[in-house]
This record gives sequence, C-alpha cells and structure tokens, in this order.
Amino acid sequence: MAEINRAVKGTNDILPDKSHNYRFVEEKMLEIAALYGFREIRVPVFEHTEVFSRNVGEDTDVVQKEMYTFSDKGGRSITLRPELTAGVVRSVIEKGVIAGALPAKVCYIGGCYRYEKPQAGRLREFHQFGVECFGAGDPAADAEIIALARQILLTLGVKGISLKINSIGCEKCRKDYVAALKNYFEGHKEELCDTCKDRLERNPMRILDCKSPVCSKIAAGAPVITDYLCDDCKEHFASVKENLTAQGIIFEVDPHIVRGLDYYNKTVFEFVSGDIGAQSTVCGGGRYDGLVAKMGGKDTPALGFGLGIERLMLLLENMNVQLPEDRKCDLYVAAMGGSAKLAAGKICAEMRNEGFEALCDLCGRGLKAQLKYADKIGAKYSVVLGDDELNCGKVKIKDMKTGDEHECDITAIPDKITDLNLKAALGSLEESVLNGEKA
RNA sequence: GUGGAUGUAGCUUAGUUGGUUAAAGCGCCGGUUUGUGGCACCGGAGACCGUGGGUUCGAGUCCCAUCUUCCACCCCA
Repeated sequence: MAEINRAVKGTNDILPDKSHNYRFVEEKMLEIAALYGFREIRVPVFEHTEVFSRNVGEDTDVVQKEMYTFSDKGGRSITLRPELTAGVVRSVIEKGVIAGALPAKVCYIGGCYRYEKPQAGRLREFHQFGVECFGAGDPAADAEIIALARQILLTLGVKGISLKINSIGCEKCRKDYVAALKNYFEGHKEELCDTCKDRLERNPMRILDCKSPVCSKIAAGAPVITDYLCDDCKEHFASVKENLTAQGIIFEVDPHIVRGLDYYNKTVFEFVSGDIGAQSTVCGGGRYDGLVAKMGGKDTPALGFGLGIERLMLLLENMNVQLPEDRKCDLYVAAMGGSAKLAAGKICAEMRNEGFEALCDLCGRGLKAQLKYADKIGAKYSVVLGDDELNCGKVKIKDMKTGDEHECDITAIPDKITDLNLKAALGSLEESVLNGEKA
C-alpha cells in the first residue's frame, strides 16, 4: 500500500464494529463525573505553543521532544495539545469560568498528540478523559477526584488496579528536598546510569522512578519527600489520606511517584495496572495550585486527573469485560418487484419515524440474497413484500432468531413490532424472575 | 531518539536448497426450479508477495536501504 494511503504512524482507526464500545465508555465516564458535579468543557485541539511550553514545563520531555508544533499562515506558533489541562486552564481564566461560583468543575474528552515512538498502550494520537476542579484547596477535594476516578474504573469493570499516592510538597518544601536528594545521589554518582547522571543535574526527582535495577536500588535508600514536607503540606497530605480511608478507598503511599509535568504540587496519584504492557498508568493526576496564577489568572487552587481512553479499552479487552452490544437492525424489508420496492421504502420510512432501525435492499438483489444480508447484519425481524402481500394487504413478520412468523396488516407493522418487542422483553423478564427463584 | 522482532488477497496463514500462470481456510459476490436467511454443495472476484535498489539467465525466496506494525528503553494517559 502506498504510504500516502496509510494511516499516519501511531494513529488508530476505530471502525464501526468497535466504536460503540468507545461511545459507551465515554458516556459512562461523563455520566459518573456529572454525579460529582463535573460538566463537560470543549476546548480547541490546538493552542498557542506557549500555553504548553510555559505551563507543562520547558524542561519536560513532553515539551522538549514530543510536541507537534507548526507555524500557521499568520506566522503564529501553534501546537497540537499534548494534554488537556493547560488548554482548559487557559479557557477557564479567559472566559471567566473561575470568576463565577467556586469550585468550578469541568471534565473533558479529547484527542492528544505526542510525537513518541508507539508501543503497547502508547500512540501518537491518543484520547483522554479528564476532570479539573478549580477553587478547592481543601484536602477533601483531592479525595473526591480520586474517588471519582476510582468509581469510573470500578463501574466499567476494571479489576486488578492499584492506587498509588504521594505528596511532592509545595515549592518551598520541594526546594529543601531536591537539595537533600541531590546531595544523596552525588554520593552514588558513579554507580548511576547515564540518563540518571544527567537527571542529577536537571531533575533529581526523576531518578526515583528509574527502572534500572542499580538506580532503583540506590533510590530505595534515598531521602523521601514526605520527610521534608512543610507543616502545611504535611497536614494536607495527612488529611487526604484520612479522607480516603474514611471512604474505604485503599491506597498505597509511593514516595517514588513524581509525575513528569512541572505544574503539579502537593498530592499526586496514579492508578496502575499490570495488564497493559509496560505503560502501566491508566489514570494519573494531582494538585496544581500555582498554575492558574502562573497563567495570569487570580491565584486559585486547582486539581485534576487524566485517564487514557485507549489504555482503558486495552484493559477492558485484556480482562474480557463484556460491554453492551451495539444496536441491531429492527426490521429488514425484503421486496420483490418495482411496486413492492416502493412500498418497502415507505415502510422503512414509517419505522424510522417510530424510532426503529429499518433497512431494505439498495443493491438490486434477489429475495434470497436480501434475506441473506438481513441475516448477516443480525436483523431482528424481516418481512417479505411481493405482489401477494400488496394485494391482500397483509404480511408475515418473521422473527429471525426463532423463525416464528406473525401475520399483520401492512399498515400496522410498526405497532406489531412494538408489540413483539414488548412480549419478548416480558418473556426475558419472566425468565430472569424464574432463574432468580431457582437461585 | 536507541534497541529487538515483523511485513504474502479484507483477515489468518502455506510457499520446500532462488526455477513456469503465487496456494488454502475464513470473509465477500453469485448460483443450486425469479417466493424466504442460518446448513451443505458449486462457481466467481480479489495479491504488482510493504516500498526502492542490487545479485542472478531467473527473486515471494539471497543482499542493502527505507517505511509500517509489534515489543522494550526514555517519558507519559
């Protein structure tokens, strides 16, 4: 296949046989977020480059080597969003959302773009669901968004995930900690891997989650951030934990989770799973109290999380979680002859007005082939329309699963289908009641 | 950006030490008395063997390059 006809590296097509699964999951997430007061916000896919470079952090990998940046025809430097938080913060400041009632709670679903080398659970275009909460400085807010992320994952049937939390303190206490960390690692400088030698200068906290056995062994003995938190941060973290425990949410404090975006402070957390390859984080987030002020808004505490939709789907697939089936064709109208075809079109139109999915032949096929098609697409009912039916004004509606036929007037097809569906629904209800009694 | 694996019809694969018109299953289309789907049988369409070079009388098979996909590192959702 010529390269021009192929999907761009690291992008994915979601075909009709899968798209309903995504739709189901996305709607579920929005629905659950709404229970916590989060309402959807939609922001552009691209922003001025500085929105990301300044706020995600000049030194981060995301900004340094992963952004899709280009000049538009007006000479502006534009970047496809590598994440959604920065753009959402820009929006809520600019449009005055945070000038209204606080906390302001928004959630989103959208594509993100990062120029990375694709692998399991990592694409160049991927999709995130996320929430952002503005104006809530209380530790209860931290616990609330964690509870929300957890409820989403549990509701969708994800199993075997664990919650890891940490506090990376505020600017003040982090300064002391980084100094202590640097001092500690300096003592082991020669043993560290090459990238970690580099990290020692740029961002010593990153050494903590290096996967090299040597580095992680050294890191195990490193000072932990929680010992360096100022009184305020310490109290905040303790309260977050207290809130989680009060809600029965099990967590593990992992002093090594750090997050790769610069705007985080205090609480950070991740939901991790061993079932999506090396990319174990399904959902990650935390507090970013300084970001709104940094972006020119009024000093406002804030927090949120992002959840990778493709990673979530991978998890669901690997765990064989059954999602609801897509809707099927309610009625296939097979027709023979010109006047029957016209009548078939009319019946379909009536059915659709009643909210049914109704199909008829568009390929000029014979009766047999039409029914074959009806079978392939899983049509629930079919009728055959020919001269006989047109003359007497009656058709037989066939249940494609059982083969049972039910006669009715041509004009009464929608009513008859409604009736049959109702009976079928009652039947399965009775069955489940019976089964319930047995059990 | 670094490393490892991969690439033959829509899908899953076969293709012997390089040798004529590249094979099968599934899927697709059609047929088996122009009035009935699922089963069976029959037939058909569909592949410049990822791409570009090279070696050779001859390359799907060998060599080089390049791209894709997959997996790992880095980093993140």
